[in-house]
Order: sequence, then C-alpha cells, then structure tokens
Amino acid sequence: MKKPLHIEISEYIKNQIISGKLKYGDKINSENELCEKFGTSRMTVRKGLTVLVNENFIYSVPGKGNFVSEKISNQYTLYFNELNSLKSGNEETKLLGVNIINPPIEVMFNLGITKKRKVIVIKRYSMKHDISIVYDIKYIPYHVGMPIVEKEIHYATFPEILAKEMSHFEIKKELIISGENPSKEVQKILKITKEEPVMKIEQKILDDDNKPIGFGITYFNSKYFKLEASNLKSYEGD
Amino acid sequence: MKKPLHIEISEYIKNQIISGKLKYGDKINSENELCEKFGTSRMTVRKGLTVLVNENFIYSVPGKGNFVSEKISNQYTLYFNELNSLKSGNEETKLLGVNIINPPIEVMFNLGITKKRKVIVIKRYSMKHDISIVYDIKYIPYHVGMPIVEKEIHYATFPEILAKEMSHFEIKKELIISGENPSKEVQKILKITKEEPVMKIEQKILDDDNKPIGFGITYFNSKYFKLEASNLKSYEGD
DNA sequence: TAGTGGTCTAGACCACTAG
DNA sequence: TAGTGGTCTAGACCACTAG
Repeated sequence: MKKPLHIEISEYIKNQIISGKLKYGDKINSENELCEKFGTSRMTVRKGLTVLVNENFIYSVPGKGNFVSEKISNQYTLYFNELNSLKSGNEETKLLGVNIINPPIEVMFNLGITKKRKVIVIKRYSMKHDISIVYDIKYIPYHVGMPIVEKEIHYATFPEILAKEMSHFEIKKELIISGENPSKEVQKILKITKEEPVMKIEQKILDDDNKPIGFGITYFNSKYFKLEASNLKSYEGD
Repeated sequence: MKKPLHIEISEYIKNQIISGKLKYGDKINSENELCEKFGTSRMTVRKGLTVLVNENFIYSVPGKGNFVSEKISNQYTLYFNELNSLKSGNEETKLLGVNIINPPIEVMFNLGITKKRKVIVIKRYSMKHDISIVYDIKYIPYHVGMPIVEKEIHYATFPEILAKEMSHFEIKKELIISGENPSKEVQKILKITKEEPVMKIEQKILDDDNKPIGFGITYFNSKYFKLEASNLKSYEGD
C-alpha cells in the first residue's frame, strides 16, 4: 500500500506541528515551496493542505500563506440517545402511554405554540436489572392525520420519529443538561426519593427555519447513569 | 460576489438531498455526468463533492459512485470551559489554594498513579453577583521543577495549564457528567444544603499514549448552571 | 468491456498582500 | 512588483465494479 502523495504532504506538515517545530501562528511552507520539495504539482499539495484545514490544524490567508491554528479548544463530542444510553444492552424499554393533551406551560414555551394547539405526549421508561433508570417524555405538536406508528414510538429515538415527517437532513438538535431534584412523577417512575438527584436532559428538535418541531425531557437516575463526552470526533457515532 | 463553480455544484447536490429528491442510499449523478451538466472539469466537480463528503452528506464507493449518507445521528457538540461557563462575563474567579498532597483514591485511580506519587491540587471557585456557582478542583501529577505560574493557575483552563508541558496538539480530553448531592466541602463552597443537587463534571486529560496527565472535577450549582450542546458544529468555539 | 471514483500533472488567470 | 493562496482546465493512468 503506497501512500498517496497528498497524504504524505499532510502528514509531513502535521508532524512539524505535533513535534513542536511549528507553533501557533507560524507560517508553514508556501504551496510552491511544497511543490518543489515533493516534486509535485500545486493541486496535489493543495489536496494535502485541505485535509489539514478541515481538521483545523491550519488555516489559510489568501495573499499571505497558510498558518498553524490554535488547537486548544473547549469543544467536545457527546453522544446522546435517550433510549439506548445504557449501552450494555440489558435494558428494556417500556411505553407508558401516548396521549393528546393541552400543552403544559414549559412545553408551550419550548415548542413556541399557544395553549390552543394540542400536543402528542409519549412517555417511556427504561429499566435495567429491574431498576428504572430512564424516564423519557416527548412532546410533538399534533396535527390531524399524523401517522403515529406504535412500533416506532416504542423503539425509535426522537429524531427518528420526527424524520418521517420531513427530510431528515438539516435537523437541528439542541440539548440542555442539568441536575435537579425529582418531581413527584419522576420519583414514582424512577422509584427514588426527593433527595436523590436526577440528571435532566431537555432535547429540542428544530426544522430548517428554527421552528421547534419536537421537545423532549429525559430524566436519568444519577446513581446509575453518567453522560460522557470527548474531543475525539468520529463520524457515524451510533 | 460570484459563487465559485464547485460551491454551486455542492449546493446543487445538497438541495437534491434536502428537498427529498435524493434519499439515503441513492446514487447521485456520476462525476462525469456532473462535468457535462455544469460544463466543467472533473477536478472542479470533485472539489464540490469533497465538501459534501466532509459534511457527511455523501460517501463514495470507488468503482460504483457517490451515495447519499444516513444523516440521523446521536452526535452533539458541547462546549465546556470550567472557568468561563457563565458566559455573561460578570463572574469572578477566585483561587482557593494550591497544594502538593498525597492523592486521594479517586485521583490515584483517574491519574493511574500510586499513592507514592505526589500531586498538585488547584482549587478555584467562581462567583456571579455574590453567588458561588462553580467549584473547580484540578489534580496534576507532581514532578520536581514543575513551572507553576500563579497567573496561569488563576485564569487558565485545564488544557491551557497543561499545554505548557507538551505539544498542545493531540491532547485527548474526556468528560463525565453526572448529578449528585454535594459533599460537605462542596456544600460549604457553593453555600448550599445537602439536598440541593450539583452537576459534577469530571475532566480527564490524556497524552498521546493515553496516559492521564491531568484530572479535574468541576461542581456546578444546578440552580444556576445548565450545560448546552447542539448538533451544529462550529470551528473555534471559544 | 464500459463506467466509476482516486490520484496526479502542468499549466492558466485571478485577487490579494506587502515591501 | 514578486509572492501568495483560490479557482479552474483538459488531459492522463490507475484499480475497481458489474454486466
């Protein structure tokens, strides 16, 4: 397996950065210098540099050159799947009920709707070894003729449920994570006392125009569940 | 501002996907078809497609063609800065103390060290409008001659503190987020009772060989702080 | 065998930068 | 004015796919 030349070029620059030879703000070799050094054409050099630009190792300033980026960042990648968070696979998801109701205030606010608009509520919870760990509530603005498929509701994640109604591209998802003492309802489902804290994750799904199309709240028993995040990105993280 | 041709090509494909004309698994026009359609050369077409590959809209199968990706994912981007989480800027960070101690068990475990190895502890907290919101503790394995700069300890984030010791590239960072009842120490600093839950964020910094080089715990008063994440990526999220 | 994407060449013209 | 990166062309050869 011979490495393509453009990969060799990007690794050459990357090594200069990792080894410390090049530091933040430094100018790297110009494209023409790299062409000469590797005996190749500019298109090949540029292909190698594009990789580094995408990985945020370098940035380019037209007319001046390519420069090393500041790499320290506060950015992490987090995976959140409200049903499958307990990765072991021993868990069991139960559907508590599906109803059409008048929206509570919190839901009106988060979905940007008035109290006249009915919403569908889906309540589910997950157990593992007979311990209730997750309680999940979803709210979706109701409109007549909405196809609600039992199997989906039972096993699908929120984006999956909503994807049926729209192109599944360009969905915006937001999470708000907090800790709180459980309400009576949550205490009952998770079988905990008021003093045992839960992690609350609010999930908002927005369409292309930033209009909310779904709002969910997931409560986790803090004793049995922790969220994890890291700065290593992987594509298709399911 | 005339748009570059390769951008027009990538937007053309993107629109086909967003509008639903192309769905998951569908084959998009071949590169040669796109060349003809846009009256351009293959390199330009490929440049347009590369953008879509990087954004995970399409993937290519050599010998067959380019295909639309599955876009639903559970991946979110989270920004975490233990000192600057209270974005408003009204907050004030105070240094409680720096000490060299024998590591507690939790720290030994997370740093992968024995009890013989001393660690540096840095304790800081942040207030906003006279309310303590964040209590932050950092542990770093001690070695002689370690340059500890007062100003850095006071104001720098964990990766920044550690970056001095190594190339700041290729740092791996992991977060574990949970909810819990505060210990006596945390109660005192955050001025809360045992019943008021805190959000606990453990931060582990690893070097290239996955060896821990720093461990931190940040406690947030849940009443005043929530973590946010979304699926929109932005580079340089500071 | 015809078509596909992957790599690469050797040029070109452009706007911009900085002395 | 010389050098830089941004865009684009019109080719080439390759390995792979699938009928």
